[in-house]
Amino acid sequence: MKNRKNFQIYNSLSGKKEIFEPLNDNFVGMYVCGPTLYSEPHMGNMRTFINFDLIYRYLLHLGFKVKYVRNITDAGHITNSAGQEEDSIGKAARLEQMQSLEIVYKYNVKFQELQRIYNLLPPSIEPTATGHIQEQIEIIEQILDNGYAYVVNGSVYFDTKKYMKDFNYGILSGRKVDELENETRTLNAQDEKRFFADFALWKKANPEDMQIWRSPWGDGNPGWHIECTAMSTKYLGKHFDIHGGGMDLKFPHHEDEIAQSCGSFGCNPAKYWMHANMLNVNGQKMSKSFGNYFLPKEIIEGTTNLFKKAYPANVLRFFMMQAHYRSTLDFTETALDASEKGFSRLTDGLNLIEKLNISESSSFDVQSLVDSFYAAMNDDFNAPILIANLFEAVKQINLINDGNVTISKLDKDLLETEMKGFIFNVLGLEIASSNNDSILKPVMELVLDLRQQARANKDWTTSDKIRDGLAAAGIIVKDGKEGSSWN
RNA sequence: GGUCUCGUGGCCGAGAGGCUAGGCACCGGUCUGCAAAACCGUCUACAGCGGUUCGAAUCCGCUCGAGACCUCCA
Repeated sequence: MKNRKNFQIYNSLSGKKEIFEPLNDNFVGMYVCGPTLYSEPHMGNMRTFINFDLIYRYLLHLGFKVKYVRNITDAGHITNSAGQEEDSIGKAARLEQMQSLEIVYKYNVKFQELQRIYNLLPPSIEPTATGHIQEQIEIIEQILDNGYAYVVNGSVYFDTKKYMKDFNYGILSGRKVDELENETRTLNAQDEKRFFADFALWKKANPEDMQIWRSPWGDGNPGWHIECTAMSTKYLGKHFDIHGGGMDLKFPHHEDEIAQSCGSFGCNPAKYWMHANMLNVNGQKMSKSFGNYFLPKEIIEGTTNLFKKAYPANVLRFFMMQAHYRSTLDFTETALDASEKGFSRLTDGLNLIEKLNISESSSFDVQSLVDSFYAAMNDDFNAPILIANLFEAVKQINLINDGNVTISKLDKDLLETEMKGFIFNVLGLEIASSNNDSILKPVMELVLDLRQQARANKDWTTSDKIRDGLAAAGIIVKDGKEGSSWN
């Protein structure tokens, strides 16, 4: 597997890039925290899933057998720092006058549709929290047995102080608990917890709760963090390769997952922890609470007033791939326009490669160009560098086309295969073949034929009238050496 | 208030002690009836001020600015 040479992943646990060595030979187990479906995921949410889709795709491209688990949160009692319980799904359900699972189903249908539109590969499995209540209870029991949790009034809390005697709480986020106490802004209503840093594993039911489950501690709901521990363990085992999620989940969610796994099985669930960075709008994180968000569908339909026009999903994907997954990315109209043009340059180059003239030998080093594709992605999935290298390939293709550079048959085949592999399979960009509208196509052929006749007769008035008329209808005619094309 | 991250050319973004990505825009050219498109070429930036070094955008310090987390969050 020469292409896996020096394949490195940035591990949030160590804060360094590490050579990637799977636990089991050629197999990779990857768990990514999915969405809470109380509303439609926004573009920022999608960025994380698109980034992990890139990671999944590249692992597959390198020949790994990957089991990719991404959960759907459809249950869970959440307690904020003020001690107030919030059930966002239940809240949405009451607002929309639906059952909780109806809400989740409704938004899951939309989420699945978005995944298709944005060309995300389906994970191996998308388990739901509500489908794994029993597993969650069993892990809580195990944590209780090990002495790292306690029961109060029908609720179960993780005993952080006890845990800290044996393990390092804060190993991932770098937080020190004694500092945390001072940092926490509000400390009221900590009634049931023994210690402010303790978190709920199981919450006693409230009368207004829409979803309630039975447990050894009475009717209630699982805590937010325990579902991921239960589902990752069930499908990937107690210790697996990669655990991913958005940067904002690092603390407390991922930190608490580690505590739960250590507290029940004695080991950190994942060897590599990966965190994708946020999508920004005007320098600020896109989020529901800031209200600066837009929906992934709005932008491809052009119905958000943030942008003048619609952008295809491909362009958005390409735009996001031009930034590294660990960097924040600013969403602006000019940046999107730049990506759209750049993307069409890339696709034009790719379409041109098939028509290239073959020479006896190549006048440039095709193999090292191809190697640079792998080198980029092997360096912690550096898609921006990959794209830069693909543009270098496009430049060579254009030079070949102009007759300034030569390529051999063998090299042409290599370059074509690898470019297609990286653009389609790794970056997940689908290149829509234009001119495929079944009704429009023959009409356009006729119109362009008439215009060509006019041009041949130097009847510029007619030919320009056709061109301007089509332009008004949104169809751009391009006059090339080998006839005219349109889109 | 605490912890952390980041400030790169007109814009978006990589890089991370010497080899100074890439895209878009601009400008020049080729092509073209004209235009558009396409293609080729040009364009040397790293917040400020100090320091370390033969050499710093990259390391250290300070200042200014932005953001994230500490609450649900992708």
